[in-house]
Amino acid sequence: MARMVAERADAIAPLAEVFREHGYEGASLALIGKATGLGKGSLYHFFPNGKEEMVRAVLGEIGQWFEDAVYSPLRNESDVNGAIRAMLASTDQYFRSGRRVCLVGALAVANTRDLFAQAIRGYFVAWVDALQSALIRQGREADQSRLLAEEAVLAIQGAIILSRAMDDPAVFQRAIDQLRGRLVIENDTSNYEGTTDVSPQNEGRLVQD
Amino acid sequence: MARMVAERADAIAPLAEVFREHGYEGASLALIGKATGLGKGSLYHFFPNGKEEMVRAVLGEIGQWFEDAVYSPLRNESDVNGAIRAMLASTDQYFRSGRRVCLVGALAVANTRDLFAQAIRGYFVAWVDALQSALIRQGREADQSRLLAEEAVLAIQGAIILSRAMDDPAVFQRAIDQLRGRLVIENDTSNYEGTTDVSPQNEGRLVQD
DNA sequence: GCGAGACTGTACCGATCGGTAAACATATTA
DNA sequence: TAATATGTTTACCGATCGGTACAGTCTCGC
Repeated sequence: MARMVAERADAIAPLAEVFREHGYEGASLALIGKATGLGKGSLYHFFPNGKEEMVRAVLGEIGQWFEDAVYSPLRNESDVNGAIRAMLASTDQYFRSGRRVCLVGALAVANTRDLFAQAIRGYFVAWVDALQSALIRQGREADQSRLLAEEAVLAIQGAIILSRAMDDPAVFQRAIDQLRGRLVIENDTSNYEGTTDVSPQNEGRLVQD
Repeated sequence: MARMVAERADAIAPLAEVFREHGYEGASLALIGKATGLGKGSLYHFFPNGKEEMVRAVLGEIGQWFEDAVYSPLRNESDVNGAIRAMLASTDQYFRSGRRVCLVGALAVANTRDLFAQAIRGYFVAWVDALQSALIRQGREADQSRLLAEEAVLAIQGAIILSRAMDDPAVFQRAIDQLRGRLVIENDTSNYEGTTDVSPQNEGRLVQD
């Protein structure tokens, strides 16, 4: 049952990291081997279709993680504001305040986009849809929710780029704080702590643009 | 005076395009040669330090274009709202509504970031600073202007990613429209046409978060 | 112990990589 | 026209690329 040998699943996290850091073309089999501790033989045993299959496995894992940690709560959690706050906190952690690249976003920009177009699109569509669902359950109009959800997802991607370009994680955190102020409706009495002060001055205003 | 031979300057636009489409590592000398119509010999004659120098030349050209077309008007134009609208229009055109990648943003995400860190940082710092200057001249507070400027630049980068991932330029245009509503203060009587209707409901409200 | 799969290390493949060298063509100047 | 600067072509270099082949090793059910 408990094998001594490495498992395919163990390779996925290092794979994700090496693709994040070097991109699809930049991640050579030498780098991949170093990152995973696996030789070419093992790599092609686990992923017979080479790098493409590795990336697909990584994208699947990423999608599953976001589904469980972010999308599903956004769609199903009864505490909508809590789910949104959790999304922002998870996002901040996951992307390490912009120090960590979003692999899906990076692939969307690279010329390899076509190869993984479906997975890339699915990742973002699921995110926007789930967030829109949460915003609608807040009482917002469907159209406004769509716009706002798009805006939020897009801002996170942009924040990664800008904070990396500036080499300043605070840029990312400011963007997250900004989003919290825009997405969360402050009509409850529960106290929470944000990373910076968010003045609750938009109580009751459901529509805001 | 009028040379028959190609000039270095003529190579920069094709170079920019090939780096945009394939990234730094993905743009092989074969692709570069095909894009520019120049052989390796000519390329290394114009750019003795190879690809790195080519990218630096491209970044310089890009920076100059944005300086003239965007940053300078933002800093100096007396019609501040006009300069901001012009920035949004230029940006929409330049990035072809998200169909065209931002090379600087792409480099900021790739592992080649360190090589061009200074140029990348300079590009974004200049943009944010220029936009902040315009927002301050609108009458906004300095801190709010900083936040808003960062948010706008970040949103443009994110919009490129999202619209490419969705394969839908409308995503980019919606983001631009959203930004216009947030950045432009509608207190003048001049009529203009946006790409979509922007309800002027924030008259006089200088601070908004 | 033994066969069967699962896994791994290594040698190897043709292609392509970025970059160099130098002969060659062209254009400008004296 | 001779000399020079400028640009171009071509052949070539060693290194590395992604991928394959396959012999070998390990672990397990029997």
